[in-house]
Amino acid sequence: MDINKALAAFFALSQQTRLDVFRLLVKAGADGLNAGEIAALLDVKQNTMSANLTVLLNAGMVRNERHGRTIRYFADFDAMRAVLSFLMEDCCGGRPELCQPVIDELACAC
Amino acid sequence: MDINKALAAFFALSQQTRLDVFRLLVKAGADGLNAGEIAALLDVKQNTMSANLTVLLNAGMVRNERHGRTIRYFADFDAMRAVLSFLMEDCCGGRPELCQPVIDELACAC
DNA sequence: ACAATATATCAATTATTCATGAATTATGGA
DNA sequence: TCCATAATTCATGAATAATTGATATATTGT
Repeated sequence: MDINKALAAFFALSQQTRLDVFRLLVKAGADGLNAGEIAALLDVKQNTMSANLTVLLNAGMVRNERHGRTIRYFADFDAMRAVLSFLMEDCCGGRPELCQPVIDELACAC
Repeated sequence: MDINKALAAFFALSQQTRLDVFRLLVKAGADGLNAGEIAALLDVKQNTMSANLTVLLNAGMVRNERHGRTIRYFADFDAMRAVLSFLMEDCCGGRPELCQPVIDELACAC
């Protein structure tokens, strides 16, 4: 992941609606959600939501698939991992002794 | 970490100069860097850098310490871990089977 | 107390982002 | 083909963010 991709990812996640959308899609997992459903669930106007979905899409944080006349959106888990790795990578550049605790304490809340 | 703290973190990291600063401080590790050094290294005007450092500071991504007339900045590794955990937490909310691969592949590049 | 250095704050300008109404494109069904 | 539905694109105005010169504050050394 280059720095511009990382910037786009952070930018996409730095706005309330878009972060809400991403979390919603993460929770929806492999099922995803239709654009219209997302707008309704978060009570955001349809075109506003479309613009925000486009930002997430361009940042690579979500994917989409057309099914008939609906378009289904999915969180991109690979992109999420890439963002986490990007910060990790920086972390490990100089000082492994600071890096390891971060990884160790990164518990999965499953 | 609540959503507002997460938004502030993502916002802070979503701008070129600030992401550069954060990476620089992560690499500098426990030694940190002085405000002036950071501005010089990244070739950014002193007051512009000061404003950007304040954004990172308010977001909790960096700490600072005054040493005489210089002010030394440090990456906050706890905050970094919190941001990573925040996304992990979402990940695990619904579907552990999607979450685990993300963690497994999150290799440390030490 | 004074001068020099390091950093932060202020005020103004410019640039970017956000939300929205209106128009457009794409698909499926009658 | 015509209509209805789902979603995107466009143009615009309002809000927010970024940069900068000028100024203020804090600290050290003389």
